[in-house]
Amino acid sequence: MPEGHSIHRLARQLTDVFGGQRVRVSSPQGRFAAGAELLDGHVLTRAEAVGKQLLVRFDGEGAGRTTNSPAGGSRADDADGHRVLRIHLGLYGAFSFGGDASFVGASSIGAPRRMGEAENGTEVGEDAEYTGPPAPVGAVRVRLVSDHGWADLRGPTACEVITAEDVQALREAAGPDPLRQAGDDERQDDGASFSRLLRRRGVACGQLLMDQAVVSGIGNVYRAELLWRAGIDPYRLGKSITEQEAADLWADAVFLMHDGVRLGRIVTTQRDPHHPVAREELTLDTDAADIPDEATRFVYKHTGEACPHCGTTIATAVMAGRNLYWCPGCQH
DNA sequence: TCCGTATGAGAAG
DNA sequence: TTCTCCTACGGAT
Repeated sequence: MPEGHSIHRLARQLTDVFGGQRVRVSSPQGRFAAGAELLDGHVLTRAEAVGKQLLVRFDGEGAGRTTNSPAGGSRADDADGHRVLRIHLGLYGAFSFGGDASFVGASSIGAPRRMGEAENGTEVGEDAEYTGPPAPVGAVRVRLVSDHGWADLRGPTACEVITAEDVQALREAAGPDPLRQAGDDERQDDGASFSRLLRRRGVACGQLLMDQAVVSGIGNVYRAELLWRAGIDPYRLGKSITEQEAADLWADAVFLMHDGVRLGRIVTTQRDPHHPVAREELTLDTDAADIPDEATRFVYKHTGEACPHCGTTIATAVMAGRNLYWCPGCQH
């Protein structure tokens, strides 16, 4: 159940373990059978996150397969003959991985996590004597298999082979992504465009932070925690947010989400030495690797508890169909 | 066995 | 705003 940090991790992991390799693609469940056939036997070149969307790129040189797929009318490969698998995990889509030691060793995510500690979609299991993928369990939409390991995808909201035009449209529709900064090969996102998109609308800022056209990758947890850390009432309209507040929100999102990528889970109680937040005295300086789950956030799912900042009872309400958590006492 | 829940998003009304 | 889809899991029945 991912916010943007999970998708960036997954993209990195898929590239690490499958990049440059010819991959068998199948759909044990059957619902992606046609798409799997388009990709099967191609080389997986790299995976990339665009906000919460995962784009997995395959080259056009198949294992003797037809490159023209009349089914559906439109060609699925772009001008270079590349094909792109678009995955959106939705609320409960998840990947699981397994393979031999070299497969696990290639993973930037590393060894399997303890049960209960794993964030969906990022665990890697090392099979003692890898002889191929296990029999599929449950509804496996897509299975990727290389010589050294496998990946299963279950429950995605979206899973389809798309065109180069589709990819372009996706990029243009996506709001600035706090996880895409200078040094990435794509465009550099910054706080200025976020500020402009946030501050021009008369819509609750708590709703705008979840709007992927305003900012990419933020979900329900980061939404609640960012606003608490900033001391901003989620019901305040976007146009009432000051430039400074928008800049601070962006800086904090950059920090927290990068930390989410590093840790493999959302931890919002960390201190950013470069951009202190309003509740600086309450943030922690620890490494955060072993913090129990309930201590990794200030307000998300802390309904009824005392606000760590002012002692007011943490409230919950439904905003745009999602549970919102905030402190009515100190978020203004 | 059923029910509720979940870090999402698009369509319908 | 409400509904719908995608799936797994834990707890109640």
